[in-house]
Amino acid sequence: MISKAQEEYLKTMYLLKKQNGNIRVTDVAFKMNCTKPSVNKALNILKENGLVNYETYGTIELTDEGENLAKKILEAYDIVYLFLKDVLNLEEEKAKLEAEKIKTNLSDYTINKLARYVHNELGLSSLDCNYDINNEKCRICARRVNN
Amino acid sequence: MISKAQEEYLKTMYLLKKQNGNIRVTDVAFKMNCTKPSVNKALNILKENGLVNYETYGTIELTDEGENLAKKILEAYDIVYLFLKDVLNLEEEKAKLEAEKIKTNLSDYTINKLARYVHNELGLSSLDCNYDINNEKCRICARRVNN
DNA sequence: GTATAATGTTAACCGTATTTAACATTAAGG
DNA sequence: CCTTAATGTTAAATACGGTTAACATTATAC
Repeated sequence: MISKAQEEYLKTMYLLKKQNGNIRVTDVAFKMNCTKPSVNKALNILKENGLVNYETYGTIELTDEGENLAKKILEAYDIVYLFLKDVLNLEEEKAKLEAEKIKTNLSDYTINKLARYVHNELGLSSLDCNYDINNEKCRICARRVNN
Repeated sequence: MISKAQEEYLKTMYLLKKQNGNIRVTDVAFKMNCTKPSVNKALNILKENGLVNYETYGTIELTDEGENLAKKILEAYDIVYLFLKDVLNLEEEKAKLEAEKIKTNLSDYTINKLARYVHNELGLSSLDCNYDINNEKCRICARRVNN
């Protein structure tokens, strides 16, 4: 099990890959507002845990396991974000900030409960919504559809 | 600003004072499942931050500032707990555990929003409920009543 | 009142997550 | 190509939260 700090690095790498097509130490550091050596250390820890493939000075890729974990982390983020924004009616930026703070803390069980609650509250009979979060579909729903 | 870890110590001390009438290193350590030296360190940090009064081998008391902060931390806990237990219908023990994880993360603004939402959902027209949480009234309401 | 048990403190250490400074490698432009 | 700029890596240092082991103080019991 990796720490929450490392999960953050993993999540950021996943998003960068999707956004830019590649993962660079400099970009991760910029996004996470930290230094390159911090990213480098994270990289080694994530590699040791089989979550990324990478060799020194080489390209960085998430393994399947790493990608799945990143998705799970992001799902938790999505559902908390939706709750804050559309149930509590927090302003978008505030909702993003607050969701950031909570995400990796809640158990899967609770996130699931919250997902169901939010989707219900928003009048979506199943978990099959079309919510747009940071230009992506709600990952909870995306998962549902894929399963 | 003290860290979340230190806020936990403060919160525990506040509760012990209320419960036992005094605050002892051993009791804090027991409640927080840590060692006495950890409590001792926290004590010094809290003292430096003006949140507790204490001299070596002396009695421990929260300052007014410390007490106010402890109350604020507990209010956040209460409201998240109520939400998890009675809105999401999490089992009591699970709700406690999960509330523990979130509490110090959310901003005052969000906690307030959540408080209003929860009280509304539970059919309480104002924030004047009689919720019983760990043998105490909901601290959000208690505050309201006192104001 | 003194021996002993309980409690509290200190010092030295560990692990994690950071940083800065220096260095190595790779990429890009002329 | 080869120089230089950008990028990536390493090593050493700092900060924080915690531990164990040893010690000091206080409280309790006889």
